Amino acid sequence: MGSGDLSSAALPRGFFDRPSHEVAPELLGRVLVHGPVAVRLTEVEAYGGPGEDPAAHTYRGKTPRNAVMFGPPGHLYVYFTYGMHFCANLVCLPEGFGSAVLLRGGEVVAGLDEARARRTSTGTGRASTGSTSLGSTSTGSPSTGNGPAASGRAIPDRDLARGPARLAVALGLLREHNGLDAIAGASFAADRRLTGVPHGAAAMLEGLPAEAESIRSGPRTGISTAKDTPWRFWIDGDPTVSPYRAHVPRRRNSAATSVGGASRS
DNA sequence: ATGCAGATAATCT
DNA sequence: GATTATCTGCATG
Repeated sequence: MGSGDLSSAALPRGFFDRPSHEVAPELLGRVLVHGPVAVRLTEVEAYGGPGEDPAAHTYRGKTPRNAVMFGPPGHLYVYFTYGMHFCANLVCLPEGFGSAVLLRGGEVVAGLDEARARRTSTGTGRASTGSTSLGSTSTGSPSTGNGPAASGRAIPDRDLARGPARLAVALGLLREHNGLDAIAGASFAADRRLTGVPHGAAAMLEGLPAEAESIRSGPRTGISTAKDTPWRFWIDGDPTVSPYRAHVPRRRNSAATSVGGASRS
């Protein structure tokens, strides 16, 4: 562990024992390892505690889902949303305080093939939208030969972990990893670099922190409240940062409206 | 390049 | 029963 280009030192637990909006910008450029895959973080969002942040899962107190956020810092909070996606956070502040940093985007720096396979296969993240049965018969694929044609088009490397749900898929983080300690696993990586982290363990490495000049901040993505709190942080110009999207209220299914008759156009 | 609609289930009121 | 810290495919310019 002496002189490596890639810094493999582990972040100490105390790094996360601070308010999430202080931790978030300092996470940029750092590396999260889970099994064979490692991601260099380029975009994150901070979420505060009960009563102080209407957009946070902990705003209304502790529940079975967000219990991990009230636990000790440095652990992963993984939650399921939109019926099909997982998102990963890193818990901040000591036990009893519920806050975390959502990991929104990053660059895959190790385990590229594994990450691509996870994004391509229909495991949890990607759902092939039907149309599989028909079509393939006859004529076959035009540009065949030896390309990766089988599953349609290839995913660009920059998109492997761009977006919170994509990042979780690339790292192989699922419901069962909720509560996983990202500090304990770091001892493996400190000795063996990116390849030494056992499958099922996680490691948060120092990496090469982003320079302060390249860090930008702005409102968080996809939330309906606290739109003016600039707790989204990203590395300016990095291609793996997801595009900002304002919250768009989903139009309810007209069939569910029931009585009342007030039909809004 | 940008925009919309659909999918799908846990969580909370 | 409504909402959600989202992604993808297909549509248009």
